[in-house]
Amino acid sequence: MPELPKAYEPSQHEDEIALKERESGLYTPENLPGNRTEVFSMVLPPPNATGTLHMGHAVMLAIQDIMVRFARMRGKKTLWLPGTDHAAIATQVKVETLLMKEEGKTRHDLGREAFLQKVDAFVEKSRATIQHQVRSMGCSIDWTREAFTLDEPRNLAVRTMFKKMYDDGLMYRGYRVINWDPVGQTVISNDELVPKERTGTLYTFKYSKDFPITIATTRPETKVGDTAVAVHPGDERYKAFIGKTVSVVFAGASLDIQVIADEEVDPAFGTGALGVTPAHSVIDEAMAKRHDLKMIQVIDEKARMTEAAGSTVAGLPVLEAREKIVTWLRSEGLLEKEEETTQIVSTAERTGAVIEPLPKLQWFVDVEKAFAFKQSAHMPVAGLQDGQMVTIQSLLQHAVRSKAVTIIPERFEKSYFHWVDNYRPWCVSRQLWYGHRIPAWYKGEEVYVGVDAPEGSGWEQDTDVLDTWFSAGMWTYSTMGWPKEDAPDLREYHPTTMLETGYDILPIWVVRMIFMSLYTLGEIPFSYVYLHGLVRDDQGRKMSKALENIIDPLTMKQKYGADATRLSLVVGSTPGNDVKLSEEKIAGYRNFVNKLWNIARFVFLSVEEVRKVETTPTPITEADTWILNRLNQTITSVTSMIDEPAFLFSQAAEVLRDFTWGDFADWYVEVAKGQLQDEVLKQSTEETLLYVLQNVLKMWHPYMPFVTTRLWEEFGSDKMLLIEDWPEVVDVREEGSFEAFKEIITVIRGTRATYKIDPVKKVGVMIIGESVDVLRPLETAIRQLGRVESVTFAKTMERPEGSVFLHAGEYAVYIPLAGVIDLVAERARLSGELKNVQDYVVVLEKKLANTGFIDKAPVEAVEKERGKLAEAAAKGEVLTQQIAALG
RNA sequence: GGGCGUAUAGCUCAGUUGGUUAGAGCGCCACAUUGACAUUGUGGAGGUCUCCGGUUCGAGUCCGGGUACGCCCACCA
Repeated sequence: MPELPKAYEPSQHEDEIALKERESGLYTPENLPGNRTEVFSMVLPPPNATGTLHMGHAVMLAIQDIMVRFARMRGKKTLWLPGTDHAAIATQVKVETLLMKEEGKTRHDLGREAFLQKVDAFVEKSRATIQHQVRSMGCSIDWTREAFTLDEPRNLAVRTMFKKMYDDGLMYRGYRVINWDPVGQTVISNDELVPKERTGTLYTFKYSKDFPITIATTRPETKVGDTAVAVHPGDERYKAFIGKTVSVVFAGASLDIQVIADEEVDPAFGTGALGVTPAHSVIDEAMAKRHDLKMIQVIDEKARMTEAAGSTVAGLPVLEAREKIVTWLRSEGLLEKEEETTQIVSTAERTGAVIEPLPKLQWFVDVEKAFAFKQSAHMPVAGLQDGQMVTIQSLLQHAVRSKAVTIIPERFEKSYFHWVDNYRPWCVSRQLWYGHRIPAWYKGEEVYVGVDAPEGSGWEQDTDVLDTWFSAGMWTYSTMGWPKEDAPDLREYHPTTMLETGYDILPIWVVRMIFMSLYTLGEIPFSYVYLHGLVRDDQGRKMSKALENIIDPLTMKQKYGADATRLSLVVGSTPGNDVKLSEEKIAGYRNFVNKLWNIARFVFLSVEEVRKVETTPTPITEADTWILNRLNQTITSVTSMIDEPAFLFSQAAEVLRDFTWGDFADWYVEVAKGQLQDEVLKQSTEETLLYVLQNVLKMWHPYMPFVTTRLWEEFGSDKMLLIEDWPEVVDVREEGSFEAFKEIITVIRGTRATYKIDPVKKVGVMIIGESVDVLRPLETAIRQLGRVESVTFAKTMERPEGSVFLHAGEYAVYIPLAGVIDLVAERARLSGELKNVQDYVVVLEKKLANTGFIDKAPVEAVEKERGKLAEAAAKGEVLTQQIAALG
């Protein structure tokens, strides 16, 4: 076997390891060895099929791969299912931009079919890129199940779903005010809006001279569509007019203005009266609905005034119409006031156009319509009865309130409820070409909704497509064979265990997945939602091309390795909080990867034969016992931290790093160098080194699959590390006293004498120095550590039983360690026992009674503790005799 | 305007249900280093835990309020 080089070079191993793992077929759960009954399943939030992977994806992939590899090693039937999202609007806009740049054409020049072919070609290329990138990060994901939100099986699922919702009355076609993008010529969902602040003018005026109420608006041009004036029911100023209808001619439009009373009106704002424009304001529309008002559309899809707007402004763009109306108001003497205000206008995320609220015939999902809940036979939801009347909204509330779905971190439950409690109808139709075409056909006034086109001629399919989140919302089960109710994957892997995603899409995506699964299958889509944060630069700014602060995961992988890149994204970050990333941070983890490499290298070079050690070695020395105990402690805490319901990936890695670097490398390996020289200790030391290393590699594997797998190869095992069993705590031994050795050695190091440890005899430590002058200060230092009974010097010592480190001609010191050992053990034991006042007093008492400890602690600290006790005693909270015992 | 979050060492952040003298990594300083690892080791300096009040024997942790910053939602017309 060729010797390992001094430094780990990721690029020389990563591709090969990734390939080997993938070709092993073990990413597919059915191929995993053993009889696995417990299932862990998770779908990959599908990246948009438009571009390349960024650090945000890398975080997601790293965390998810940790979960998956851990579950697999823990013996679970583990599925991680990949795919990509067609991202309807994002993709279409991107291809349109390219088309314009490269060929100078619009999509209309090509026509629907030809354009869609172009999009497909683009998406195909993009998907291949993403696939390659996901692989290169070391993701152990089941490619045999790869899905795409717009492929044939998903399209069937979408059509089926749409029809089901239509049949249940949850999907309806309605004439409602929506956000219209006059540039993109499409409806925009709330999620695609970008609010922008700008200054506008608030005009205060009357519709006509004899109209009794003055109103205010920033959009006078919409006032030609008004059908009412709303006032607060308690507003004394207007009480007399409520219920009256006044006919006016306003800028050439004949209006019948009804005065209505509505709680929503703020009497303190403006004039306390609101002109109601039902067709061009979502709020006014709701008000109009409550009061059964007429809706007059005065603005069209091109943001021009319609015929209904009256002769003065018909046909004008809205801004020109506004000026014209203001001029008219002035000339008529109706304008009372003009004031500058800052207002928030919604703009379209993709096109930047100012959104025009318009009434349009659209498809909506009704979130408040009651329907009979159909409970899953396979995985029923606790707290719900089969046939119980529910709404989408009530299901969403139930899922999280009942803890059927747990959101991590918990605080995001607040934003979840904030969202679902105010859930509004979801407009799902989009005037795009790219996406799932709405499975509705029209013939005159007739509407047909079905999975397939209706029989007969004359039917025309709806030209719109569905919001991309509609198909994304079905992702957990559309990928598992639904609508086939008995599809094997659906039965085996749904509900999934976990959904891991960014907190920014909790409302857009997670909420929809939850209700769609509950509605369709009668089961939750996942038990846990783990939300990671956004990746920002080292100054906390979003990464963007403009700022030139993008850190590309693939460049980092090439430079520092995939393992270091993964660690840098996981360690030091907590769920729901943003991650600040810098190249130095990644370089730091590269150092750690290399440290692990060298620890292994040392072990492999030191032992006679590199072999797997299956059973826990029998410890001989204090150091052996200590490191095995520390290993057991580490296994226990790392396991419980990674496992549900904790999911503390960062903390687990820190515990593991401290053990690997601080305990194993810095202490045990150092001691082992001595032990390996001793014939009696050689074998057990080798076994311990190998055993600890093996377990360390296993525990690091979910975090750093590449370097651990490469090192594991040195053991010559047929079994890949990927499917090795996760370490288990075998037995917990008697506490060792190695901590005491460490304390002493630390003091000795401070004096710059050379030292060696007697690893066998518990009686002491030998200090070997060149002269007694060097050793004298040591004696003092060591005595301060505890109740040291005696310190002995000798120029030449007779070799103590079991000792190996005496050198003739040198001086040595022996120190009985009993006192120090007791002290350390006591301190460790006590630290976890503080529960109430009494315990505290008992601890204090022991602490104070322990002279060694008192010697160590500063006088003030001891006095402080005594003071606290006295104070407590004064309040009668503690036993006076305990105080007395302290003197 | 409503909601949520964050504030701990020079920097990036941990700190589970309140509990011994508040931690880590990086950076800095000193020393060591032909040694598995100059991608190393040891030690050190550095914190009124944002501020004010409260509960408690005890608060970084719980409660109330203030300040600063960030995010989400919202067409006060």
